[in-house]
Amino acid sequence: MRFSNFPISTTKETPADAEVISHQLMLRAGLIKRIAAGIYTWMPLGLKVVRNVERVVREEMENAGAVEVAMPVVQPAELWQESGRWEQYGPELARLKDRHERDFCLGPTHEEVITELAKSEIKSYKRLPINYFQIQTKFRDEIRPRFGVMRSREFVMKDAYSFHEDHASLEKTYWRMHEAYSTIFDRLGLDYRPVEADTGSIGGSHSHEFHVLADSGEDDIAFSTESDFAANVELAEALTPDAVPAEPEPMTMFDTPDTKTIDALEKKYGVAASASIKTLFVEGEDGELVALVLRGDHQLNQIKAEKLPGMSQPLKMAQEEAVKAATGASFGSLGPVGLDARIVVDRAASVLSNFVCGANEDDKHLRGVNWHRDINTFEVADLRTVAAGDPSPCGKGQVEIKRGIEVGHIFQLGTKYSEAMRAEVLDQNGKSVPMSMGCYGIGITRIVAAAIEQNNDENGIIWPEAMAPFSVVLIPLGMDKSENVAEATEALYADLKARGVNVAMDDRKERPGVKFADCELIGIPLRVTVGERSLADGVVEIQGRREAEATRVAIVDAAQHLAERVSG
RNA sequence: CGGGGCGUAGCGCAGUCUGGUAGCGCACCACACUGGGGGUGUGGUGGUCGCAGGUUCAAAUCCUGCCGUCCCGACCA
Repeated sequence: MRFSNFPISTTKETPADAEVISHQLMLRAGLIKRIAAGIYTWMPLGLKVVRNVERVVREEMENAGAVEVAMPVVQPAELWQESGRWEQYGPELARLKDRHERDFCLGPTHEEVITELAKSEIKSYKRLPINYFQIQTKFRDEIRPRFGVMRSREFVMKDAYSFHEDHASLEKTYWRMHEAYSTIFDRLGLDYRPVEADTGSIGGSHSHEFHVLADSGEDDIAFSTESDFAANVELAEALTPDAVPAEPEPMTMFDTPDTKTIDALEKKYGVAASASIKTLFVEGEDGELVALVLRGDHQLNQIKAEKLPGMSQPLKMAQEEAVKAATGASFGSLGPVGLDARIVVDRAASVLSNFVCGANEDDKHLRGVNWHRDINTFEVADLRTVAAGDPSPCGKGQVEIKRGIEVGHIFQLGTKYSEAMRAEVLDQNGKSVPMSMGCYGIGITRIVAAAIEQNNDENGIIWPEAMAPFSVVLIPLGMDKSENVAEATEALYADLKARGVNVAMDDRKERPGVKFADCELIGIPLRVTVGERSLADGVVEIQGRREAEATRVAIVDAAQHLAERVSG
């Protein structure tokens, strides 16, 4: 590719609304252009990167035995009504009507369509297992699109759906996908971790997320300091801490005017947050109040709470008026003592003795409170989000928390959709059984942003080789003036192309500084400078994007040298 | 959905308080110089000042409504 014939639309200035580095660099390098909130055009240079990611993903999916299909973006409401998600999904599902006033939606994912396909296509266990995948544009009307293509409304995703006659077969494909994903992210040159995850709104039993580690990530991942354990903090189990029960003190009430928070309690009365508890009220499935009790310094994990039997989904915090009517006290003075409601206590809170809590009387708290003696009926559950320094759920080491960008997610769906949509096959006994399903996603366009978050410096993007729009860029200096330079560059360009190297030549009539700056900003891994000065010695200068100094290589060896570096 | 900010040339911004000829930098075009790290000079192109209504002799500027966009919040008792 010649840059004289390829739009390099870089800018020096960063658009004001780009917050994270990848978004800034993608705009500055001219990879994407915003057309509306969360909706972008991929420019020629950016599209090359997207295609490279797609290529690696496609190859590894095929290696793992998946077959490619292309499903529609616009999907009929009937399918979504059948699965129950037309009502469940909420405003994130972009709905539209056709000219006949029939309901449709823009596919945010494709379980319904694929299940319908498998249902009509597969009648016998003999055709199982099968794993269909597609690489396709999705639309989710995100509440808050941000960070460019990291969380956009329209995005490209690879999604795959496998079908099985039983769970054992699903399990096998699931781990095959786990392996394929690892290969994909290895090939793409990303620093990533597979992480145990919540199954979320899609539902199902077992799940791993693949996260690219980066500070700008939107998820918190809990790691063990001593093992391979990694889990989304949404899911990571908080163990019961060891605690020696103290000699019970008498329970006494004390005045706490204008003390609405644990923080205030700590500052004004010297009560350690870890020696106090807080009581939160949520609505159960029948709308009745449920008290959730946590240690003052701990955080409620909504996902864990939601999974308790009898809870509303999604979890609904109770209104203050309702709480006041039930307890007689306002937020800030609530506690479990004398409460006539279901009480669920977090493990860590349940091993406290002589703790402080609200008295269910405004501006008053109790101290010296003890479980069993002062509160008789309660359940104990894992309710809180793990924090750094907690013992690791795996039993070894401590929890360490890092930020991650979710770029892949694999689920075992089981029979959730096949049952709802009656996607059944005849098994060996001639009996009709719902197929077991797995589902496996990779955010293609998000990977592009995630790769930049991980690979950049003050001069711009540094593409991993597999993603780079070009592997090598030739920079001729004074090409229009010097015939030597022009000839040498053209010859090298032709040689590299003949060797199958993805090479570009910056033959624009720009000053050298502009060319150097541009090729660094757009992140080309290898740069070859061809100028009169070095040509006089029969050499060209080759510099890796991460290298501080160029290497002089004889012009006759340059093509060979470059071809080896690209492939190796 | 709640709170806040912003909307003036492709991009980054000033001008708005205090109404009176729409500006600057980058980018773009032309020419000249320059020619191994975003170079210099001269001359140019480009704007219904987000939209609609109102006040006024006069509105980018004041008033009302709407739209777009960004940030924060929706997790605490």
